[in-house]
Amino acid sequence: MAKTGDRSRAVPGSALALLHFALDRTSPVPLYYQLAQQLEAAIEQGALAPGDLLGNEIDLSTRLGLSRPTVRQAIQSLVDKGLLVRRRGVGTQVVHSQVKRPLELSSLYDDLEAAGQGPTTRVVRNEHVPATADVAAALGVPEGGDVVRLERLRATHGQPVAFLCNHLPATLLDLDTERLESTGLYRLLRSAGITLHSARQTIGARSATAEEAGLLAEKEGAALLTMQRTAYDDTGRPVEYGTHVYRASRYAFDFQLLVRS
Amino acid sequence: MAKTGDRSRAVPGSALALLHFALDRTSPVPLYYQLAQQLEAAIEQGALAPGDLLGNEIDLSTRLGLSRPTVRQAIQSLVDKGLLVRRRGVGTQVVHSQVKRPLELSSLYDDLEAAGQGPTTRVVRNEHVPATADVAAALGVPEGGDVVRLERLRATHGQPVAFLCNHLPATLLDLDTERLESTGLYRLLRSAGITLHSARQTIGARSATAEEAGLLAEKEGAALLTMQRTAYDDTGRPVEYGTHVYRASRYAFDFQLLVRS
DNA sequence: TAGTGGTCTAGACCACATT
DNA sequence: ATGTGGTCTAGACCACTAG
Repeated sequence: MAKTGDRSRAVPGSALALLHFALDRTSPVPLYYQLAQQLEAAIEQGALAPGDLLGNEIDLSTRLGLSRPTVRQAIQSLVDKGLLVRRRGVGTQVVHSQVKRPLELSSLYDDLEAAGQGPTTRVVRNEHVPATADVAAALGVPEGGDVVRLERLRATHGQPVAFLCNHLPATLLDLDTERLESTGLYRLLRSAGITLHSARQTIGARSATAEEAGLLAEKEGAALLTMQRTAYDDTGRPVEYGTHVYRASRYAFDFQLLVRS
Repeated sequence: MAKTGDRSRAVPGSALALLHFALDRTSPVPLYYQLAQQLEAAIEQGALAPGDLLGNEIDLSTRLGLSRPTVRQAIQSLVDKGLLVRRRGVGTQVVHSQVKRPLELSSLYDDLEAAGQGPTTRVVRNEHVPATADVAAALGVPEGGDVVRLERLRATHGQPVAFLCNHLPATLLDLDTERLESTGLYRLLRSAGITLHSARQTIGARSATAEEAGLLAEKEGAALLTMQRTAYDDTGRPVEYGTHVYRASRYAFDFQLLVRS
């Protein structure tokens, strides 16, 4: 209503008015991306509070010297991330939440890497083997074809956490055992120019066999978390098939889901 | 090279040329969405095979009588779904994969609903209780505040599968026990106008207690899958906090991840 | 009735990959 | 050198929400 109103309630559209955005047209970074990053920073730092309205897109674009589609692209990318909400006839506002960014969708990267101090990895096996039926099906290679079999034991704080068994197409890359012990498999793939794009996962549980119990310092019959994963690169080709076993007493999967309408 | 070349290899850009797309400008359905749906159908039905090129966006737009941004919007939505891949200087092609659409990102909807025949649900408890500390923290209500506590036992084929304990803000909606037994909680929320938007999940495992074993027809100490979830609506407000226990012998989580660059 | 986001157009120039 | 997608502009009209 009144332009100079009660300050105890935010004046709609004013939250952004005070902020300054620095756009560099000479930068190779796209303008919409620069704007999106600065908006995201403003939200994370609290300059834009949950529920704040952004003000309409037309004003915003003229104020920033951008076209409306460019501003929309920036806003849309944050909507996709779950940081903003658009409502027709109402406006765009900062999402009303505690969980700003609890966890990336990750879980494709070795989750242990982020969970506390540096994990250690011991490579138990790293050799070429003929593909068994399940491996062949997952990797899309003929049964009996040449694949790399990798077995690793991962630990943090001197305690074993997981036993990881992975299979990869033999032609994909050379897996150096030494580097595998100092970094994650996915980091290695990435540095070899392989960009992961999607993965199909199955998470379950079962009781530890005697052998697993020995490897993981658990008692036989203890509850274990299991995960099977097939990962694909950006062309949709399978690049990795993993069968992992985690100590349930020391590990859990933790992630955020976004519903796509 | 030659325009009329070897037919054993697909002529780039020709895959789409033979397809017909029916766009209805009088429909309230957006044009980019109509196009996206028909492209997706063509991919799923195999009219567009993995690796096929779509042909450049300019030609496509003129052929369809659409502007390039509109065509791009359609293509982009399929890229986001993981069905198409764009490569600058190369073109857009159908993703090279077996996994067309193995599973939705779902898992927000009651997963059991899709897994085989109709599951049955028995509501064990459905009452208002004061919020405990963990519930209060998850739902963003004061400790001791009024919340609804829901306990359900779910079964398929006459066998128990999971014990579900959920907490919801008391003011959110009325939970009719009868309807809860005939449908899922999330369907109920949706029909009450609450649109879920995101969720934070933790999946782990542990051994069954005596009580859990009794409920789920397992032996004490059997491996169980556990899941904790806080779900948020499209404004970011928490609407549900669940603590679920699944029989590992009869259930596993199965989903697909998309890496967002 | 006014204001918002949702959709759409018809151009333009650039960066990159292939030939 | 050519062709591709990536980005950007400056408008337009529509559908929905609010007061």
